Amino acid sequence: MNIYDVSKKANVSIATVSRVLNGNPNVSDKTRARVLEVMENLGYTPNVFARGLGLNTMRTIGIMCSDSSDLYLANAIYYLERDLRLNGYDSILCCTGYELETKQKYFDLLCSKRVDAIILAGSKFIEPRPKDNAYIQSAAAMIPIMLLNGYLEGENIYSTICDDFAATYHAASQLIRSGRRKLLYLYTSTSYSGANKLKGCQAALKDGGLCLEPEYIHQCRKDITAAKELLLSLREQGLEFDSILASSDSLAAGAVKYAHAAGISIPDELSVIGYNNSILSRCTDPELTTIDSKVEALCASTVNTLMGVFGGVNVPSRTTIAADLIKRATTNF
Amino acid sequence: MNIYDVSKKANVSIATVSRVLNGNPNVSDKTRARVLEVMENLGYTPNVFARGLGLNTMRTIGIMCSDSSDLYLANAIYYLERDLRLNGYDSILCCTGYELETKQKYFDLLCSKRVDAIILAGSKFIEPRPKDNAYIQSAAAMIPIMLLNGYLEGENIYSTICDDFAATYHAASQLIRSGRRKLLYLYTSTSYSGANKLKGCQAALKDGGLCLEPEYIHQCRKDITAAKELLLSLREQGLEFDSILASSDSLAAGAVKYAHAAGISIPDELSVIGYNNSILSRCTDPELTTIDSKVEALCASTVNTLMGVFGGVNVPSRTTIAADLIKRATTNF
DNA sequence: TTGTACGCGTTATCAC
DNA sequence: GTGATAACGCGTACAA
Repeated sequence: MNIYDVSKKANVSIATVSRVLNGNPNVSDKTRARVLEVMENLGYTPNVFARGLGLNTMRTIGIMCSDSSDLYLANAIYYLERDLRLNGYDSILCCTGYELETKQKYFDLLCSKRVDAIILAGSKFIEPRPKDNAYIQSAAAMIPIMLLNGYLEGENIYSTICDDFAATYHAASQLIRSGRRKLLYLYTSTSYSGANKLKGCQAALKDGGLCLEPEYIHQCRKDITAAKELLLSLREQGLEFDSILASSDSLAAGAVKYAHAAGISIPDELSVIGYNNSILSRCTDPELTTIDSKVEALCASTVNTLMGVFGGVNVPSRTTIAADLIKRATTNF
Repeated sequence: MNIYDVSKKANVSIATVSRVLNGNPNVSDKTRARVLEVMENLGYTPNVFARGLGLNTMRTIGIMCSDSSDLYLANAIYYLERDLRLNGYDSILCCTGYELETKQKYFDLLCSKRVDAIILAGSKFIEPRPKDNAYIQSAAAMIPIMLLNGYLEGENIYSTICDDFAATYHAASQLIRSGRRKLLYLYTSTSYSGANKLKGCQAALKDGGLCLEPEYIHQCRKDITAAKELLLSLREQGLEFDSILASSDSLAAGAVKYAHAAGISIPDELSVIGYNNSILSRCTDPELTTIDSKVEALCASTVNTLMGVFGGVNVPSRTTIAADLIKRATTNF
């Protein structure tokens, strides 16, 4: 069943069938109706492979992420897929894990599949050493590369990022304003995004006349129990803190558990602020005050920019979106 | 850059290049080496569209789910994508929402994209009225349809399901054995999976000489706060219960919050069991005893079965996987 | 408004 | 072991 079968049954040429198929106006209403009817009767569906071969595109975008079951990325993927589909594009998902070698391998694989663009979702794709990002930059010569919450300089590379610096700056400032003096900063990742979060926190303390001493900055696996254990051991070591700013809701949830285990009252004795406004922030008791990193807006902007690129519009290579502080019950403001 | 360019540079025909490309043994080592070298030099990559046109496949599987950001489905998608890729297949993701019309539309869309199979992830795709599932059955004439946690009779349709009946039967039995007498059942969905969960619970009570009265069965939105509110109102209405079996961790997390709000101690005065062993079960305080529905195994089995179908192996049309009861801190056993 | 003919880059079937 | 050539099904100049 192909375009020839339709053309025969409808007594027209395949060119006319093709025109009807692609909404070309240069077809008489009568002919169009006849062709459409034949298509309907035959249950004809154009072959996407043949079309892809001719047009050299299958309207498909590759979405790469380290782990699609991660709460943040799962949301990102949902919004990206939805917005891409709204624009008539399919999404090929590709979960890479965290190893550079695997990421490169899958990136090349996706390129060889002739996707129309690649979206790198999450801040885990940009390596500290520039040469480790070269593969991305060279691929950008062929197709647009979109970074969701990551930044990389380069022609045909577009970044949409949450203003993590401003977000943690604001959150930490609020903590200080509410009377907190001994802030503990908890983080997992040292990515571009992770670094900005820390900087924002440091800047806020500095502007508040305080200082974020190294012993108040701790890296921790993105795991509730790990965070809880870490805090318990810090407390045991005699470290005193009255507020915790965490780089993810997981860590913040661990902080709430820590407080519970140690008999510390939240928010009276301890304030906690999470990051991402994920489901976890509604799961703890009390519920987490958290920074909403605006995934949906981030994804919408990414897809918008991409469509702009496809359409030849002059789009910005870098878009920043402001976060929101969602006030719930782990802070006294 | 195509197969002709390579053939010219290597002084062979395109047929030979194609043979090298596809690992056909009927090529002399010398020729093979020469062709491979030319490919390397030219940086040649075969065109997947042309290959797709010839073979009528692009080794791509459509994965449909109602909402990829749902905790359970996000995990399922992760495992499915991983296992499919291990077998050399790409995954096209398609989130449909919950409307039948949209599901049908996207299903047809995916079919028209000539995917090699469609995996329906989650129990939300099978409708109560048989005629509403006809579109799935008719598509099965073309490509295999895989149901992950759903069941539908039909040629070329394969189901992999968690034994929800046995799971809730066992969980409820344990509650009874631990001395609970007034069990409250909380659920969200009336899907195939949802119905089995309820039945298992009912059967356990019956076999324990008890009965699950209608006022002890409540439907609730899959939302922590909604569950908490519902339970508070039930309590206010005078309903007495000493244990809660929930069809999801969300509802169970709501139950924990309810207990906290009402000053009820868990597990002394109230036992709670969730479902799915999701991140939520580790987020509450105390942590949830929950049923592990074995998503990873479910996904592995689904992909295995599918590969069997592709390979012409005689595979079962229905595979059932046993769940596990993960004992944590919301039960006294 | 409609039709013809060719190109897209493979794979597969022959013949040698 | 290798080569010539016909599919595969569509889009699209160009001609009519």
